[in-house]
Amino acid sequence: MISSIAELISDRIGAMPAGERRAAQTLIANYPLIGLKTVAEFSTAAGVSSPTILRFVARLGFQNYPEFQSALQDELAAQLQSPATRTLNPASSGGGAVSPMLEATLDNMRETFRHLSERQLADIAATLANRRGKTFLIGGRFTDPLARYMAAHLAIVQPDVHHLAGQEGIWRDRLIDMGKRDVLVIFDIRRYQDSLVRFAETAHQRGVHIVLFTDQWLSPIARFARHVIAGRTAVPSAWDSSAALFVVAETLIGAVTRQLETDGAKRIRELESLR
Amino acid sequence: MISSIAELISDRIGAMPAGERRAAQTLIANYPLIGLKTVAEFSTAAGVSSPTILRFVARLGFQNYPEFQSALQDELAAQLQSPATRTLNPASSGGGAVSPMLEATLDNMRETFRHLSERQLADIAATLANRRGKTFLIGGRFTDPLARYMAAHLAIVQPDVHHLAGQEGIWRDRLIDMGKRDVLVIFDIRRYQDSLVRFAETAHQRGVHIVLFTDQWLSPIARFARHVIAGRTAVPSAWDSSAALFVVAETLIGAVTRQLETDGAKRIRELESLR
DNA sequence: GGAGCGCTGTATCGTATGTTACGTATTTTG
DNA sequence: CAAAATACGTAACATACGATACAGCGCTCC
Repeated sequence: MISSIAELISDRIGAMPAGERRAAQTLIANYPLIGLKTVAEFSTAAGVSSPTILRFVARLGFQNYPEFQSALQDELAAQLQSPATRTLNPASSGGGAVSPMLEATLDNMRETFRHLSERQLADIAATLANRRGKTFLIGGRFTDPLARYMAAHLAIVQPDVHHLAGQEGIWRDRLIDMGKRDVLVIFDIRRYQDSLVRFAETAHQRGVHIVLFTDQWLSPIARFARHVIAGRTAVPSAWDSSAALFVVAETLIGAVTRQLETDGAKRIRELESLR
Repeated sequence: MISSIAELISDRIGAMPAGERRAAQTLIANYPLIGLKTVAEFSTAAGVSSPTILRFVARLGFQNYPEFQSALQDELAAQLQSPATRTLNPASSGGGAVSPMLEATLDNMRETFRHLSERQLADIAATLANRRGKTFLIGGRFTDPLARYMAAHLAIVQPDVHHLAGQEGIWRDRLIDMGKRDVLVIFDIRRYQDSLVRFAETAHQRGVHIVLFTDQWLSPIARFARHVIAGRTAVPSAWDSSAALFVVAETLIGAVTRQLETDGAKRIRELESLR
């Protein structure tokens, strides 16, 4: 059963020509407000012509544009009157595999943050924002993208941020650059990688400050780490989810940026002017 | 300070003549939808004449009726886009900068999936699971790690998955390998990168099936994309959040894996034995 | 390679909508 | 109580909006 226009659209979007699909996509992206504006505004927002918009609403089964707008307004009215339905059933029909996946991910995040005090996060952020040493980031097979993501942001607000990539031999050699004032951020979830464990151990012996992102079962690297972030990873899927760790990483990125605000802002402006 | 039109009205309703007051009351009662309808509808609903409605909006300080409607729409847009402000619960320990960040992220995910039907996701998963062609993934400055993350997983359950890395020239040359049966997954959020747009355009001209991960303002690449995933990115931070897109990516990875279950499982076993 | 079909944009048209002028009703004030 | 001012609605007007006809273009299928 189709209750909302959004569902109606996603139901038929597959059978639409390119232009009308663009209209559908921009409507979904700015749902439903763009549909309450005039045809001209809608069309320019979608990058198509007005007739395409009209053909689009005609394909949805509406006689004319005003009728379509009335439907949107009625829907909005219902939504505004009962805010409960907003947070309720995000994926409507339920049955499929989407909703449980999303629900599990949201739960993971809440759980992850529940076990993570603000104090901890602030400490880690302060460590990362410490400008006296260098920052290195590295990840495992599936988590290396998280290390890259964090490195890409941190490198903008402060100097001396390095992502360790490539073959094991390459980053092992970088150990020579690491000392007591440096920070090493490691991402490692099951199945834990021996190469990373060995790497962490040597770094630890050199006095490097290790920040570990891992799962709730804790990578063996936790023994060497000064800070451990244990994220929930279980989802109804063949794979583990790194989403919770991703959000923690983003939170830390934000916190570090805020701490370095003055210096960071200057750097950002400088970088902007370099482009 | 007056932030909403509703406040503005209740502020001046005392100084209004009877007819305009009726207009004000019916607008408050059906706020704000009646104000988005035509003057005629508004007037009959309020039991007054059209000019009274116009005088009413003029008294509120608007030059004309459309301007008044635009203001209402902007207000609505702000309300819809940040459900956080609606459900604001002071109970959440407040203070630190962690909680709002998490809350915003969770909202972003719910909103993102609310605009994403199972049908769409299933379509995209089917596209990605289609074994007849190759799969290419690429991302922008901050989103490339997402492309890597997805590529790392997809490459395990099926052959011919390539992440496009390095300098622009390098992946431009890979265009020669792309054809009608191939899929190109692009991650592009603000600020959109010209190089990616150009790349997408040429790929589109070659008939490549493009799947776009972008933010709610839609990268210009949306024009060339067969499938568009618009994720919410706004968080109380100096940076945009890619977390919602990350979760969508994980969901798709799971869905593709499920579709390729039989073949995929065989591949996974083979890969395990290779380690 | 050619013919047919479907999609899309340009230009034009009719109309519904917001706007304004004006006359009447109602209230207010001296 | 009278006179003026304010408020309100009717009706005519102009604009801008949605609708439509048509031509160009690309794509698919013989």
